[in-house]
Amino acid sequence: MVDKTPRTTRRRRDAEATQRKLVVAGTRLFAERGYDGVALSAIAARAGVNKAMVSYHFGGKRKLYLAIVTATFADIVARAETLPASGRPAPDLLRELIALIAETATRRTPDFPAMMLREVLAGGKRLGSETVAYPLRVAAVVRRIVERGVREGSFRPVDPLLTHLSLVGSLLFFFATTRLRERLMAEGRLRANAADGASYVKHMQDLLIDGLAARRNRSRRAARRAS
Amino acid sequence: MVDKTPRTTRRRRDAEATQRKLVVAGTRLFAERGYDGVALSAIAARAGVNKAMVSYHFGGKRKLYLAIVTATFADIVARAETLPASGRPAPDLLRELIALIAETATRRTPDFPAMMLREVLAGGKRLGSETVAYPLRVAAVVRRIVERGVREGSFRPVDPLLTHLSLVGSLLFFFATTRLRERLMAEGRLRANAADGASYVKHMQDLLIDGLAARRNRSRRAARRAS
DNA sequence: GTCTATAGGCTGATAGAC
DNA sequence: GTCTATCAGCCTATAGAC
Repeated sequence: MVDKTPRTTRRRRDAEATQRKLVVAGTRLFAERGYDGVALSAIAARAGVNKAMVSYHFGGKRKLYLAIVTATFADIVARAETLPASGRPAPDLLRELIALIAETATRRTPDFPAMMLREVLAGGKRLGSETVAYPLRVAAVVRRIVERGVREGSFRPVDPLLTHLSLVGSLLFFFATTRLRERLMAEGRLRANAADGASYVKHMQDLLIDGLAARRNRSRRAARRAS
Repeated sequence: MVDKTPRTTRRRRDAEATQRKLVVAGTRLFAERGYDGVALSAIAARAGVNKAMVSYHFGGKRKLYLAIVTATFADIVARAETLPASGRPAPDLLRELIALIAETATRRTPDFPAMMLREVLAGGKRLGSETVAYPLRVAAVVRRIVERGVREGSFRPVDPLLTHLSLVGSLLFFFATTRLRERLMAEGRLRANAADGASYVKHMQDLLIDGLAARRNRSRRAARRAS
């Protein structure tokens, strides 16, 4: 069983494995406890490698963190941006965007919501101008969908940016708080039903579609407002 | 101009002033940078007092933090819980709850959204069982309002917990990200209009009321779903 | 009550052996 | 590439002077 792979190739493969393990461990820990809440020794221990490897491969804690955040954000933004290209009706696109974010948050990049919220709370202070732009790119996707819906007459004339904030905010919040809900349910303080991801996705889809829908008869509402 | 107040009284007043200054400075800094991101020296400097005062008056950094979080949460929860007692229609109560959270977040306790989000991201690990219960109490308020609306026929039969999560999540997100939006607007990367608190409150009120409203004619929707 | 001085622990980074 | 050993810096907490 002698490995006949050339030495340099083998080393490169090992190095990539080390980097991958550090990114995986760091993603989880940074999402859970935040940048300042995680020691390099904790990341190295979870990754099963030596903590000196962080400096060697990434050039320090901050650069490892930036690599992780950038990769995590790039994932979801790239997927979201493929959506509005299709010519489907705006309500369908909105439903799909919600499902896409949820799928990313539960399966593909489960630590994305927590990392995103933490960065946004920090005012993007740690991020470069390119990374700070990721939220703007998601906002642009929502804007295109909403504007199409208003044009088509399926949505009432609603502000795209405010719609983006309410949509993304509630989704990030829901998935970032999964751990807390699980704790409360385990302690018997929260009814365990109906708070799973699938139910919430459907809830948000219905809420948004109905809430943004063009109003058929504005009479009652208009009357109340005039009073 | 001799102060004739008894010495002990004067000292007590000074102590309270010191404590208040530490709480004010700590609230702001903890909200901005999180528990691990703030050094006691920074809080003391901002408060204009010596950092040894933290141990003397509060018994350490963690206890100062807990005092701040508890006070901040108690404020909004107490105000929210007065709402459903009034016999007004559910949609009105929902509008008022949204406005109340916004008012708290902008004027009365502007650091509440950030602190709340940070704690919830941490899974409530730092909090005692009493403090962790605060989100549950807000959820209970929303549940009572939603259940009343469903009973009255003004809301469709919607899950109160999911409604709570979408409502509170989007509001906390909006107000906790004000600083980031301001940065992006200052850099000219975000149109500066329409993203103020008042506009968002109105947006969320309309979105929720319309999105939860009992559907007058379900025919079109039901047909699409059956297909 | 407040301040200074300092103890003691932990963190991120790196030099050097392998 | 990886590991061990070590360092300087910053942190929280506290003893003791005022």
